[in-house]
Amino acid sequence: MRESLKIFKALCDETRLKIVEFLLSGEKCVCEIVPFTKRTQSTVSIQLAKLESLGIVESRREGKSVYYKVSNPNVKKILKIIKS
Amino acid sequence: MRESLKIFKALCDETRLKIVEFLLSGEKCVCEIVPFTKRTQSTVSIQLAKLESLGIVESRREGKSVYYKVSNPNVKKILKIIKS
DNA sequence: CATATATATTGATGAATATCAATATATGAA
DNA sequence: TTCATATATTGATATTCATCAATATATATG
Repeated sequence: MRESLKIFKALCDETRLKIVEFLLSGEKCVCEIVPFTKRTQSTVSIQLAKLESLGIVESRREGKSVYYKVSNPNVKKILKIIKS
Repeated sequence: MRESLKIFKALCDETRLKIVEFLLSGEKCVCEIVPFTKRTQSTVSIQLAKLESLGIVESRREGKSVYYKVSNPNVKKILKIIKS
């Protein structure tokens, strides 16, 4: 799939967009993302996996927790443009 | 719906993304857009209506033809960023 | 090892949607 | 008005997908 289409497919869902915007303020653990999104843990986990498979975020495990952050530089630029 | 979500929902489909990218090179008539997308005329017409309702493109009629162009300045910027 | 906590996966379900063929509408020409 | 062309709408269908509850897996601790 094209890079551009990947980005738009990643951000076209409200839950995923909310997650990515949240992650723009820095790396976050799943246990922080879940209450922020007001979705169940399974839903958030699935959407995080989708974001990762589309190349938008990346994760690392630290003990029992998993941390996610935005890895795609274009996504950061795009969200900044829209806000301004 | 938020402006950002509107843009991503508009561009997350391959047919619509292709249409918008085509329109970046200038205003186009529906009869030009249809063969470019390789979709049926009804499909293209529906996706153009969706793009217009999301505030991405605008149209004008000239005789029997209808012309569409990108009206959202953020969309132009975003697509330019991704290409570079 | 047993237990607790964090995250991922599975299975089911309902809603959204992309597509096409067929039909309707609009406009211009004869 | 009649015909031809351009575009829009409708109805049907298949697929995708977001969500949740339940279960599984991974890690740390006692």
